Amino acid sequence: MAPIVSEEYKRKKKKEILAGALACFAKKGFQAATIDDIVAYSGISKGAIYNYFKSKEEIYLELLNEQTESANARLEENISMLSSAEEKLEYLFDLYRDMSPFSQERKDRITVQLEFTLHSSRDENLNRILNERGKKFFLKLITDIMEDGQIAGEFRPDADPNHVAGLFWTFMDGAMLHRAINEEYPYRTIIDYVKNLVLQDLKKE
Amino acid sequence: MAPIVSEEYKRKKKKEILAGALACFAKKGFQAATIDDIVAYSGISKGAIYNYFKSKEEIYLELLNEQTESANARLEENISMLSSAEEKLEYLFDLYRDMSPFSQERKDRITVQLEFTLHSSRDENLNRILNERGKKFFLKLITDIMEDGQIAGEFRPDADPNHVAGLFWTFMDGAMLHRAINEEYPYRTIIDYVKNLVLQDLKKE
Amino acid sequence: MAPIVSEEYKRKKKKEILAGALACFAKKGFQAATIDDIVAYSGISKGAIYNYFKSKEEIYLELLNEQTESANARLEENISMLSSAEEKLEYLFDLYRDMSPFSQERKDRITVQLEFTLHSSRDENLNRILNERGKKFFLKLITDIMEDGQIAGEFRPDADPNHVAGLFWTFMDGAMLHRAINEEYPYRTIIDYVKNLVLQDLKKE
Amino acid sequence: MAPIVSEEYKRKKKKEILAGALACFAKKGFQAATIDDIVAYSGISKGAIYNYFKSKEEIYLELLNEQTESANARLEENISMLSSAEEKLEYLFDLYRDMSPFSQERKDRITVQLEFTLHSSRDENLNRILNERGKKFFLKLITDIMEDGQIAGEFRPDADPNHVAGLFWTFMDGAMLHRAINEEYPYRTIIDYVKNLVLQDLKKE
DNA sequence: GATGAATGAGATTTCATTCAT
DNA sequence: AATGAATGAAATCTCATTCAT
Repeated sequence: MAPIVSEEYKRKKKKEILAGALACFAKKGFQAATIDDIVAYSGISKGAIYNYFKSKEEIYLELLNEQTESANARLEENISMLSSAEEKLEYLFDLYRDMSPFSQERKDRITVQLEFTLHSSRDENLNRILNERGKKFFLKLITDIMEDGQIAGEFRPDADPNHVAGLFWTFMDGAMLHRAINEEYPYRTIIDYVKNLVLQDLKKE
Repeated sequence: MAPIVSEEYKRKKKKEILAGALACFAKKGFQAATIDDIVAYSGISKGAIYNYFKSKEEIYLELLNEQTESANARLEENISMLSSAEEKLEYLFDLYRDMSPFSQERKDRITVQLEFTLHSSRDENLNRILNERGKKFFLKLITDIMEDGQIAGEFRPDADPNHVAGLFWTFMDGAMLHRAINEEYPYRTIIDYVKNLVLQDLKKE
Repeated sequence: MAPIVSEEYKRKKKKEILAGALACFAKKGFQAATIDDIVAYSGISKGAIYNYFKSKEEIYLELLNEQTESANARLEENISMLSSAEEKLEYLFDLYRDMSPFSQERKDRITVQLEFTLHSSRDENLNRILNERGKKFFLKLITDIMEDGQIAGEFRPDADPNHVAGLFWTFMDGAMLHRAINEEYPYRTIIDYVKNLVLQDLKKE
Repeated sequence: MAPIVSEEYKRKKKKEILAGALACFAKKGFQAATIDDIVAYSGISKGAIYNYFKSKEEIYLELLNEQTESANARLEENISMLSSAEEKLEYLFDLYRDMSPFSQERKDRITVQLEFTLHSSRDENLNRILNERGKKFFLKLITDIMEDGQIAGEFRPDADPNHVAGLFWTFMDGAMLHRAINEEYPYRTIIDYVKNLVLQDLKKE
């Protein structure tokens, strides 16, 4: 007999639960948000939620996964059509710059994302996975651009790609943090400032 | 009933409780840490804790206060003896750079501090207080240096002190975040890199 | 809606469900076994199970029925071909004795059977039914033999058939209980011991 | 500082909880009785119960312990003052015989005790412990008497003490089971019947 | 008739806070 | 003031039963 509901349906349902959970985590924080909150928010019954996820922890892990993956996919796609390394780097700065003005939803997402990251730092295993993924996806995104730029002679050859990559994400995480907690933080201007500092440095001979 | 113990005694007791609480929050996170954990860590009884603090929330707020204040006092004191703006700015960069290698305790403190900040972003009132304090203490620390440096002709006059200050703290928070979650993050090198970028930019004519 | 499947089919399906349920009850106990366990064991879907049984309780009652009936049918059939009362009584002792060594499945059945009996003692109605059935089937089995034996002069006439019957089942239930919970219990030897005591007593003049 | 409450107080409280739990288990069965039942029955709050016991399972284990221990203590004490082996054995039979007529409370206790025993058979570890304890306390009680009786020439020397002991408990458990589930079971008469069979057998030359 | 996803009452357990000693 | 036992609201999770497909 055919399965009662399609895989498609199940995927959609999972998405709905995750969306509701994310909204709740955003509004209250991961620990403070309760399953009942998620029920109220998503309109999906408690039992149903537990049909799709073994525990609240699992929901959190799945969200963690989902966020990194979708962020990464978005970034890689957008970059692939540009040709010069400088354009690519500039594009990344501009991409993050142009997120502002932040919608409440984006602010919430960022807050949750940062909370997730900090929370994960207490679980050795999780921490390792996140760091590996960070290295593989986010750092690599920049180091690849750097290496291309150095081969093409766009960037000075003695710049360490890893340090530039580290600087980029250090700075972006800091900027998003400040923007999330402070309405008046001059997010766009500061990103442009850093972009100029970095690009000028890389193009020095 | 007239107080039987001295103010001094009370202050000491509060300190002990706060120290235990910080350790718990660091190890487990604010929400996950229980009053019983604090009892276990501080060696002070549950009832006594409630004699000194109205609630777990209040302990958390007091810790928040304590941290910013002590950090700020430390910074201002250390800076006051330096004379040139460049030295002061460099000193600040070096101060944060030389925090590394992080002790477990410092890592814990930073994690908690960041969690506090994020958590606070959900409470409008708290958020306002934190931002004002940030402006008054941390941003001002840098803008004062910037203005001195510009008056003294050390820094180019068209640099916006607010932006430099914003950049500094954005970057430091980002760096501490990354260092807290990633053992292999090249914290010192990246701070030096940024220090050079910023100082060279400010000293440009 | 007119029934679409044969009675035969239905009976078979019910049997399958009951077999799965018995296995689950045996492994986990009646309360602890879930409908999902029965689904897993029987391979029959949850919905289908509820097509055949109104509730988990009903499954349990049906199993109870089934067990007593089949046990009784087996006993009566086997006994009917023997002629002397002594042979019959001896046959019953031997029948139970030769159940050992117990297969895991038989041990499970016995455990469940005993649990059922105890559980039933809390439901007045159920308790009455079980006791009546016990009297009608199990006690009667022995009292009939006793009476035949007394009429035939095999057994001493002043033995009370009811007491002998009571002793027999008291003892058998105790022996099965001990055997079910204790691998090392000398089941066969003890049954033989009791058989001899009882038969010698009955054959005394 | 002195402890807030005495050890005596704590012990008393634990006893109260256990008494309430036993009553609930007796009334509804171990699995079916809820913590809320125990709260309602004992008048002790849910939180307090969890201050004394880690889990419902632990309450059950403690009860199990308590029952065997107290039963054993009672038996040994009562027997120690008798001198001949025959008297002792007879005393044990009479002790169990004279439990009847059973109070509702005793019936409940017995039902729970048997349920516990059956339930424990599913946990290998627990099962081992119970069997060892059974061997050490209950079987030994009888085998010791038997050996004394054989040395003193009261009992025939070729009777196997282990088998007599097994028979005794097999029979007593069976009798209590039947008595617990059947009001009309001729408990006293059957025990006397068995007592006579056994004693006569043992005294045969 | 069969399926298994959905439901939600109810179970166990936790924990911030209170309060008698 | 200090203690830690008591409280009970609230959290997480389970599972018998229903019902749309």
